[in-house]
Amino acid sequence: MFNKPYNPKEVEDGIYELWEKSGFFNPDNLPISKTKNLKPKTFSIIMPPPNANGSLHFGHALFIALEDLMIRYQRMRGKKTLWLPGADHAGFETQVVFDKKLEKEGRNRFQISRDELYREMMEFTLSNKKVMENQLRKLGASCDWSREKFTLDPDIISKTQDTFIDLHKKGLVYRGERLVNWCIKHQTSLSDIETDSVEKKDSLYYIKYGPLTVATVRPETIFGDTAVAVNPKDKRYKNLIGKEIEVDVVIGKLKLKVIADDFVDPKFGTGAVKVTPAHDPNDFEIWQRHKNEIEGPREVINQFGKMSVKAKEFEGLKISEARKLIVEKLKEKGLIEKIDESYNHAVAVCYKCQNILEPRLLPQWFVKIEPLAKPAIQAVKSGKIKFVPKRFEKVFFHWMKNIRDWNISRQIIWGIRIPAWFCECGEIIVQKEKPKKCAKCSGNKIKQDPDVFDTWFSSGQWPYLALGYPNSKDYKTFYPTDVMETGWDILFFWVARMIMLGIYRTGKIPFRYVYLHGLVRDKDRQKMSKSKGNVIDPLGVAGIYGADAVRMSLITSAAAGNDPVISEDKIRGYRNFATKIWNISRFVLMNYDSKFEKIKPKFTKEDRKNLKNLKTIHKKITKDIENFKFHIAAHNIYHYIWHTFADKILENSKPRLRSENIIERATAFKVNFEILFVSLKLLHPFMPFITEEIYQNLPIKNKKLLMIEKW
RNA sequence: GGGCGUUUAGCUCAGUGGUAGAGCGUUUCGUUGACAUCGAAAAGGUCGGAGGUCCGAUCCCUCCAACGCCCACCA
Repeated sequence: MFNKPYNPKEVEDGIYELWEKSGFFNPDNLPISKTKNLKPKTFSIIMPPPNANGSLHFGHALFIALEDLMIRYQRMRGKKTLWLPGADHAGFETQVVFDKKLEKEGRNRFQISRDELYREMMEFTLSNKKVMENQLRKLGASCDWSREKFTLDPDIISKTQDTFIDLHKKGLVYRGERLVNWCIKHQTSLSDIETDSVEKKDSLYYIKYGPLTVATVRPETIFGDTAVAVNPKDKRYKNLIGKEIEVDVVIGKLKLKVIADDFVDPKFGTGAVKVTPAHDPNDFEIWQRHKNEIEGPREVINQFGKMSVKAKEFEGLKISEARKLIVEKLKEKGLIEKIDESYNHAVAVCYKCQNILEPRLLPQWFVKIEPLAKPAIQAVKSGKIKFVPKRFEKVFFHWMKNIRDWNISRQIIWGIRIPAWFCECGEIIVQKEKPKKCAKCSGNKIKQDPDVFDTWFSSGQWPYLALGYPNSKDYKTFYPTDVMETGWDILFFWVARMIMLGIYRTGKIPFRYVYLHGLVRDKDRQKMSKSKGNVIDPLGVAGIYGADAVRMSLITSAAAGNDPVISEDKIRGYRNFATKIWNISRFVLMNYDSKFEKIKPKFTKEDRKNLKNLKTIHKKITKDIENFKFHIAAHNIYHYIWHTFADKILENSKPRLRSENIIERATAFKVNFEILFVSLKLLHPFMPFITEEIYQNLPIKNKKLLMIEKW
C-alpha cells in the first residue's frame, strides 16, 4: 500500500529515472509489433529547440505538456515513436541576453575579440543548455536524449552552410546593397519581421525647397537628398517635372531634379516629397525607379545614429540634436513655412530594445523568397500540410503572398558564419574553406565575411537537419515528421521558413500537421513578463504541486490557437485531482485479496453498464486526441475519473466490497480494478508521473511500464 | 487601410441545431475506515446587441458594438 497523501516531490524524479533507464524514449528499443513485409508505423515530433540562453518559462512547459501528450499517446498506440530534443543557440536573442550580462559586468562586446567572445558565449550557452535539459526532465518530457541536437553541432553548421551554398548556386541567394533595418544599439541589421512598429507623434516640417515646399519629419536628412518627387498627375508641379531646382540646405546648396512618381500622394503635405535614398526605404525605391535620372544614396547618418562627415558642421551630432539645430538654422533663413506639431505616424523599432531602426544601405545576403514561397503555399493549399487550428492557414497565406526577400546577414558573432569570402579586388567567393587565391585577380588577400546567419536560417532547416539529412537512417525513417507543435507567434519566423526550406532542400514537406498553441497568460489575462512581475516559474510550481498538475492545468486551459490562462489556483485544483486519483487507487487496492485471482466474477447489470460506459469514454478520448482536441479529452477524463468513477461507481460498490460473499467482493473489486487500470492508461499522457507510480503498485502479472502499456 | 480572434455563472474558461457545463469563489450540512488537498447539497446565466434562416438558434447567416491581436513603404 502506498503512502498518504501523494507527494509528487518524492515520486517524480524516481519515475523519470525509471523511464529513462528503460530505454523506451528511444524508438529503436520500443517493442513494435512487426507484421511481415510491413514497415512499422512511425510517429515523430521534432521538439522546437528552446533558446539556450535562460531558464524554461511557461511557454516551454506548454509545449512540453502538449508534445509529450501526443508522444506518449502514440507510443502507447504501438507506434515507433520519436520525440527529438534539441537546443537553439538563438543568435541575436542570445547576443542580446549576453550583452546585458556584459553590461552588468561593466564590459561590452565591441571590446572583446571575436574568438574570445565566441568562446565565452559558447560556455554560457552550454551551461544554460544543461539547466534546460534537466528542467525538461523535471517536467516529464519523454524525448530521446540519445538523439539530442544543438544548432551549433559541427554537422548542423556544415549542412546549414551547404544549404546557403546551394541556394547561391541556384541564384536564390544574392548579395545586394539594399536599405536594411539597422539597430543602432545592437549594431546589426534585422529582417523585416524582427521589427515592431510603434505609433509616434512627431513634427511635420514644411520646408521651402526653392520654388516649392516639401513636408518631412526628418529635416536632418536634407543633406542626403538627391531629388524631389511629385505625382505625375499633379497639375501644380507639372511645369517643374524634369527641371532642376536649387535648394538651400544650410551647409550649402543642392541641385535637385524634380521627378514624377506614382508613389507620391498629392493630398499629403504639399504633394512634393524630398527624396533621400540612403535613409528612407520608399525614397530608395523611388531612386531604383529613376536610376538614370538622379543621383543615388548619399549617407549622412552613420552606423551609430550620428551625423556623418557629409553633414559637415553637424558631423557627430545625434539625430535628435541635429534635427533641432537644423530646424533652427532653417528658421533663421526663413525656410520653414510651417510646422505641424502633432503628426502621428508609425515608425519601425527594434523588437528587442524598442530603439528606432535606421534604414541603412548595406551589402547583405538576401534569400530570394518568392520561388521558395510558391511551393510552400501550394503544400498548405493542397492539404499536404494542415494547420490546427485551420484559421492560421489564412494568416499564413496572407503573409506568404506579400513576402519580401529575406535578409539573412547579421553583424554579430554568435551564430553560424556565412561561408563567403571577399577578395581585395571585390570578387566574392561562396564556399566553406578559405580560397587559396582569387580566381579573378589571382591575389590572396582574401577575408571571410564577418557576418553570421540569421538564426532562423538554421532553425528553419531544423526538422531535416536534426534528423541527419540526407543520408541517415533516421531521416529516412522519420521524415517528413508528423506534427510541428509550436506557438503561433513564430508562425512567420519559423514555421513558414521550415516549410519553405524543407521543401526546397528535401523535396518533401517537413511535417504533416502544424499545431499552434497560444501565449500563456496570467489570471488577469496579462502576458507574463519580468517587468510586470507576474511571471510564474513552471519549475517552481511543479516543485510544489507536481509536474502533473502543471501539465494538466496547461492542457485543460485552452483549445489550439487560444491563449491558456494559468494561475496557481488552477494548478492547485489539478494537484487536488492527483490526490483524488491517489486515494481512489488506495481504496481500490485496499479491497484486494489474493484469493480473488481464482474467482470467476459474476457481473451485475450495473457492472456491465459501467464497463460498457468505460469503453465509450475510451473511444471518445481517443477520438478527441486524434483530432487534436486535447483540452476536451483532458476535461473528459478528469470528469470521468472524479465524478463518475469515484463519486458513483466506487461509492456504489462499497456495500458489495463489505459483503460476506467472496464472489460479490471479488466481482466488485474486479470491476473497480478494471476501471482504474483503463483510467490510468487514459490519463497517462496527461499526467504521466502519478499514473506510472500507481501502475507500479498494481498487483498485475507481466508488469512493465505504463508508458508502454497498450492504449 | 486590410485581416483575425474574443464576447457563455462573481472570476477564468469549455461546449452543443432540441431541458445550459467545469474549475475556482460563495452559502448550508457532513469528519462513523479511500480521500477535509474531501463528500453531499444550494444559490447564481433572457450564452454582447439587432435582424434573418429553421418546427426549433447560445450554436448557422447578415449587420452592429466593445475588447484584444496580426499585417501594411504615405514623406
